[in-house]
Amino acid sequence: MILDKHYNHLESEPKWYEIWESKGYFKANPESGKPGYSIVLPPPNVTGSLHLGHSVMTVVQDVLSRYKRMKGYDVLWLPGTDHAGIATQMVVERELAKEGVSRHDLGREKFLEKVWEWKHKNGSRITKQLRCLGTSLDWSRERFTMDEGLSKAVKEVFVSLYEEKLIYRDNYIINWCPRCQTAISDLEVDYQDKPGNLWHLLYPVKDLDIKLEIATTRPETMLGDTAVAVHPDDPRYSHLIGKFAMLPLMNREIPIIGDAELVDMEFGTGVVKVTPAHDFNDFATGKRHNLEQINVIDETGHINENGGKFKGLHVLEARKVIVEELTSLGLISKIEDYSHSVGHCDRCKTVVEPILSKQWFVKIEPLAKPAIEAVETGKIKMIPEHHKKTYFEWMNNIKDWCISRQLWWGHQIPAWYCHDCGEVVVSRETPLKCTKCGSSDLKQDSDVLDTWFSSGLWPFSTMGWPEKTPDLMKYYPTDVMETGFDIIFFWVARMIMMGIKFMDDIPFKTVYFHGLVRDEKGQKMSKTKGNVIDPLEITDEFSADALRFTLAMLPLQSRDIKLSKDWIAGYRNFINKIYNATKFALMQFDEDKVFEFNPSEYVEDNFSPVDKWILTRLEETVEKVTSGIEEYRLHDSAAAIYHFFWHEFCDWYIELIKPTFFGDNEDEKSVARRVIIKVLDVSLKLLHPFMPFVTEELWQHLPFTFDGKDESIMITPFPEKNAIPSFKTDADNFEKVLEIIKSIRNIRSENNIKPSQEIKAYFVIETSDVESIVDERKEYLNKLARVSEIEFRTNYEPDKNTASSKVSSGTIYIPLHGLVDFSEEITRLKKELARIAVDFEKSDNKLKNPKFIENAAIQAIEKEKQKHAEFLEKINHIKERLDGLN
RNA sequence: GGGUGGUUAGCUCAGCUGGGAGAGCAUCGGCCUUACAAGCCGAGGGUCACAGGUUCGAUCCCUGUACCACCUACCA
Repeated sequence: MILDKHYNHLESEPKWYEIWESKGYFKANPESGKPGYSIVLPPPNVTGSLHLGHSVMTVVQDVLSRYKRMKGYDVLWLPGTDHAGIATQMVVERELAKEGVSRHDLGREKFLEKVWEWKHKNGSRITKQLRCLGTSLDWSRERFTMDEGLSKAVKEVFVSLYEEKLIYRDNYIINWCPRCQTAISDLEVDYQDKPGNLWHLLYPVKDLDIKLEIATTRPETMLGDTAVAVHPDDPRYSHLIGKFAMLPLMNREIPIIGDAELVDMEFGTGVVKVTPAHDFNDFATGKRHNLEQINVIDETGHINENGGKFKGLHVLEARKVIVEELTSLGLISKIEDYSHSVGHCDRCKTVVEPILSKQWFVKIEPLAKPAIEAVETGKIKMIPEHHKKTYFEWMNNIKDWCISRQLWWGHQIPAWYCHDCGEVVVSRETPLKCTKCGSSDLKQDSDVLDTWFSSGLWPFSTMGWPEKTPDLMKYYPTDVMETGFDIIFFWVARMIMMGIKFMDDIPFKTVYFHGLVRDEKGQKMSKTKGNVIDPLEITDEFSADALRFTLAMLPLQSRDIKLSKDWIAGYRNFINKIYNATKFALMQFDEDKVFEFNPSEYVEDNFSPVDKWILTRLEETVEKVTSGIEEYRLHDSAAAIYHFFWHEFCDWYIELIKPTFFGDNEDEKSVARRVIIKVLDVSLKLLHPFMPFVTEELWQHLPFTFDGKDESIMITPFPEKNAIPSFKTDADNFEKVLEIIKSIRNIRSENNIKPSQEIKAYFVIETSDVESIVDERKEYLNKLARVSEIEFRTNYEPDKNTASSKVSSGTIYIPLHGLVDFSEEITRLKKELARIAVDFEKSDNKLKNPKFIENAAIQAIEKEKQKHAEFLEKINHIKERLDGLN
């Protein structure tokens, strides 16, 4: 029964995880009859391994899950991983590149085999990490976005959206990554300011002897120009609208158009070249004016056959050559330095090329509308609430969603093209014949779907949709979606849209956003920076419980979470504290005897004042922890139990109860045993959602509990506050005694009274009832402040060797005669004085030094002056004390 | 350019609906007191970014300014 000297988390944590899992505690049971509570884990990328950012979400969700389970809910917390199209494909390609193999060498099928291999290898690493953290995930329901079931859901969604004409295929200008060889969505483009030039080109106007000066950052795109635009209200140019310009080098006539949307009169020269095939604004302008779209850049970033003699040049080479030719023709009037932002591929950092391409799109507006409403009406709550604004901002200006990706890894688009008649067949099953001409020469679209297309279905595709499974009926909508705010558009918005569309109901009732985890310097953790901390390192060194508690204690709702090992070490110490407090309690039980809980001994009349105080505080703590979790203020909950356990239970209760345990009154001891176990029992349960392992380990050692001994703490009921007796008045009175003890300790320390020295105190009270309150509890004063005697007075005349201290209920006086060895104290004070005098002199010299005053920063001088004053004050204080002693 | 959040102790941050300025870590002083030195006792430390306003009273509400961070747009 007595615990080992130290808590061994390396032994305890894996042991308990295995027991919990094998007993099936993590499993949801839709037939249990209990109310359901569900969370789906945001699926980490299979490629990656978990980092501390994942740990944050994991811990929050596990706290909620464990809490709700103890509160009597049938909890489903569903795990899974995401196939993460581009990211995974790139990782595997990189691996292959080490062997000198490209995916094209292997071919699609072989390459996909390689990716699956990779997935099997890495997926297990993630689940191992999750287990080490103690997550109570229902592994029997683990999913992967490319599972058969989920793939079926993806096809179903694609086909029905297509049938409703909410998915269409169109020629569109898209962001193209020449390296990844794929279209990427607006969200995947990373814009960075880069130094460049603004070239001023001259386009001759047809039939007139003038040239239009046009400023551009991308002269090479002129090959695809199909118009020149000016502002219709611009007096300089408006008369030219309707005329034509001659495109140099290509010798093409292009119209001069007036467009108020595209052209800003103030910028550049007020004349804009229009390249509908290679610029987003120009594309839109082209649509407005029915301009020709000439694609001059191919998929590898080189000029194509439409670029005439420049064909085959990379865009940057083309730029150089074109600028040279134009210069020699005298068609460049000016070259300015100009910094502008350039789009880069989010994944590989290659410069993105806007090009025309046939892509699949989701017509998003009809889906967005109800999704906006759901948040507006409060059907879906967002915490912190300000993220709603970001959400609305985006949703109200949403653009159609380009969902096709030119990758191999992902859900291949369920569309087939008929070789004979060109018909597009979109189907749930692989079609054998063309629905139009009956030809069997069909070829499936080689593109795959954007990863987020399948993740958007996650809350219901994982539960078996489109079948109406028992899981789906019971656990959808889920209760809370807990994720990072950085994927509010990528993921959260799309889940809401897809959920409402296909389930006819919101996917979750609450979205709880946590911040981003950064290192101690505030830098985002990334592999390239090398500041990524593997959670396993932490759990190994400090225990999963310490990491979990640290993360729970951090203000998760703030935008950034800065984390360092010192923090974690601090909470490791807390675990040690819990362990030792429990050890102390267990030492009060005779190892050979079996203790049965006898309710008759645990009754109000038997409680000592300190019992009543701690039970009252315990009850308040239950309330704080509960409301904190319910309101998603986990750090308040964690802080409440931390403060209670360490600074009330350990610092005061255990110290105050020691005389009882070490004394010989068996009745008192017996009650104290009940109380201390009660406090531990409840505290461990309150702590369990945060620190599952150590609480289980210790709880198993308790000699008895108050609602029967279950086989695991994780399936016991969470403490209810009304199950703990509360004595508010007694507790408040007791606080007065604690206050007196603190102030006497203060006096003792200030005056250097030896810890073992007993003292006498005089207490001038302000109201008469205080006397009995303190008098009844004076044994505690003796125990914790070494007060041998306390005398109550209505007034007291202190002399200069009497220390005093004001408390809320009166004033305490302690005569120091004979208590302090004055000569020793004088020596000590003199030593201290000498030390400070040195500091003072240094500071004084500094301030007297004219060079310092002249050259130092104002702040430094002010700081020095402040220090100077402080030293002086201290010196005076010590001198006063010395005067008093002499 | 548009938007959001932030600015409180040396550091990292709490402070919910206006009235006490707080925690952890760090620092300093004293303790090996039989659960714990990963500990115990005690102490110091802040014009709550700045300027106005509302109020009996503002860290908190309003207006403006500065700086920081992030999101979004993409300006030829």
